[in-house]
Amino acid sequence: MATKGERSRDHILSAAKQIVMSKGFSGTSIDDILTAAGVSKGAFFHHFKSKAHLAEALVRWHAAQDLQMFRTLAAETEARHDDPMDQMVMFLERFEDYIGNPDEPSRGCMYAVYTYENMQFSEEVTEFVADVLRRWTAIYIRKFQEVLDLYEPAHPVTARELAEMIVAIIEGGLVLQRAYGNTRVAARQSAHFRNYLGLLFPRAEDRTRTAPPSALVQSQPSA
Amino acid sequence: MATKGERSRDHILSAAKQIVMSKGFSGTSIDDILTAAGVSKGAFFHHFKSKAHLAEALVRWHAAQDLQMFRTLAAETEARHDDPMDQMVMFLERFEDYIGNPDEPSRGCMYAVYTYENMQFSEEVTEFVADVLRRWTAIYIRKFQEVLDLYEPAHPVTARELAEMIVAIIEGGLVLQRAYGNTRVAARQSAHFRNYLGLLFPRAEDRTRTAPPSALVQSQPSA
DNA sequence: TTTTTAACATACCAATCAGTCTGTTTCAGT
DNA sequence: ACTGAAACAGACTGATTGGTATGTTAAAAA
Repeated sequence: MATKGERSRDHILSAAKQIVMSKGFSGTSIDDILTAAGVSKGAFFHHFKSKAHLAEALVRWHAAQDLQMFRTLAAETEARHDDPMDQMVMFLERFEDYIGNPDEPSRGCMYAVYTYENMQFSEEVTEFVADVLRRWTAIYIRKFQEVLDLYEPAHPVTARELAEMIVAIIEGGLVLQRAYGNTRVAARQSAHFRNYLGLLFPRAEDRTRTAPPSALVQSQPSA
Repeated sequence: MATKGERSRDHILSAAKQIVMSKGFSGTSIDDILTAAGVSKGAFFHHFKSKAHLAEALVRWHAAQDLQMFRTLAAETEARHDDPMDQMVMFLERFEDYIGNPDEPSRGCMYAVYTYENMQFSEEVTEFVADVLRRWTAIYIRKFQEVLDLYEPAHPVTARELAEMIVAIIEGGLVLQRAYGNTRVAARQSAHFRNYLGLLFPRAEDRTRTAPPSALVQSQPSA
């Protein structure tokens, strides 16, 4: 079990995340976080040397949860299907359930928050955020490459292009979703992207498919 | 000609825009703007009652430029082509030239900045930003509807879906572009979306097309 | 049990913040 | 030339900011 200190640190990070996702990083004062987390200034600065250190810890903490969820989802779809196209479709469906879940409204993407305030952060943090997005894209690239190795696309396309497209669609969908105040733009657009994939890989579409839609996701919003 | 006061106001707005696009709104202090614009505090508060008033004036000012550019581009492509599909393709190509122009590196979308800091702004401003994005989408919707009225899509799709998709792709592309530090993600993804359109409307693709690629854009980045 | 260190708590501080106040200059209308 | 208002300039202020200094408590190691 985690030590008391670790739990307390997580508690602060969790509160910080909520506020940062609603007010941005510069817009969030340390006092805001103290109030929300119900801890003292001493406690905060015991765990984080400065606001800049919090920034780094927060995004790393979030990325760890986020990538783990992502990989769990990927592993699960791979266990369920052999065909890479089936895996991809199921993955996207699951992700849509997750991101469109009205119970835990997705307030957008933390990486986007950091990206649009990147002058506030050290180069290290900025580079880390870019790296997470690259890693995220890389997972898609691998999967799309498997699809391309198996099926002929209806027009020439690279795995990277497709990976970047779905990532961009999700990121953009989250922006719109947040701007409009929580509709389901991101999930809808992901579904539309699946239709595009169907058109792009008609051979893969011809086969029968078994994709039981079910919601089974635990943790944080992402994107 | 604009009065001295108007020019000075524009000067402040222009400086504010640059800084806000690089540090975010909360991360931008009024003193930052004063220094960048080379004006005094008295001057600033003569033109803007408060920082909140600046926020509103800034986004309205930007939206005016932005939508005008957008509509000019639309009018131009409509003058050049009769077919709505040709118009759409040419429009996207021009927009790609514009947004991928390395001379005036596009630092992202101001509406996204506002959206990800929306708790800082009045409901009026938040609603305005949502409205601009809706208006922006609406222009695409009209055009895609014309395409759909003329050509049968290869799979069922609505004008709204397509409009939302290209807007999301651009928004998301700008996030990635900024995260990675100025590659040409947004333009590349827009081009990919054009390929998708080609697949979706094969009839429209069959005809010969004349789309002279040329750069001809004047003003601000957008998106 | 003692000792040491992690985990807090709180008063305080200098810097920065948005915003004000009191002027001065510029300029258009008469 | 005169007047009034718009367009500034700059010193000042109170509140908030990130951060520190000093102390206390809890818990693990000796």
